[in-house]
Amino acid sequence: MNEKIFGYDTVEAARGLLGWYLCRETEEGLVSGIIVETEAYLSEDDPACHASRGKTKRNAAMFGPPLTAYIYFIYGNYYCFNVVTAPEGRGEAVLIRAVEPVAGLDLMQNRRGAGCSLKNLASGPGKLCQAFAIDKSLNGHDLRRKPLFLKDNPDLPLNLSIKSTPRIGVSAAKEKQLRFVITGNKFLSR
DNA sequence: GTTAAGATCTGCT
DNA sequence: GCAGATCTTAACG
Repeated sequence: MNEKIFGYDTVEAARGLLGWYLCRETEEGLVSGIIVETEAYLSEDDPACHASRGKTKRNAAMFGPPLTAYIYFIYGNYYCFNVVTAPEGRGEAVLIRAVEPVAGLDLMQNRRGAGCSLKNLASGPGKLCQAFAIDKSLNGHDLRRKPLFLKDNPDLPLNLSIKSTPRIGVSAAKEKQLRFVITGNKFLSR
């Protein structure tokens, strides 16, 4: 696996993660998808980042080494899944907002509810975590290992078109262009 | 101990 | 298109 994009700059890693596979193994089987939408949360000059007011019990995983999972619970119902990509101790992360389903479609459909359309399976942070059965027990997990891991995509086109936009759902630092999407992909959250 | 706000989704109008 | 559900976390008294 090409880990060169990690451990340096969070924005570069957020762009670099587009097109990668996210894989999840459970007793029920394997599900996987291609990452099509990410957001960067920085430690400096970024009030929207959970780590902007220092280290707490909740965001401790954000300060871990690269390829650590940071998972938190929000709005009483949903989890959000982040990848730590900065050097240990910085407190930055990349939020995975949407994936394009690849394997284990029936399993995702079961978890998300029968009759759920393909493009509605994982097109949003909360939906993604439901489809991949991601919860707090995976907080701090090493994403190089099972049962939840990342994999680069050797078939990724070199001319992949990436667009940056303002982040979604944040009230602070609205002007920052820290959301990255694969242009024209059908499985974006919007 | 209490309170206010949040990196969302779904269902109804 | 919009408001409500629902609960964990952190800040404050």
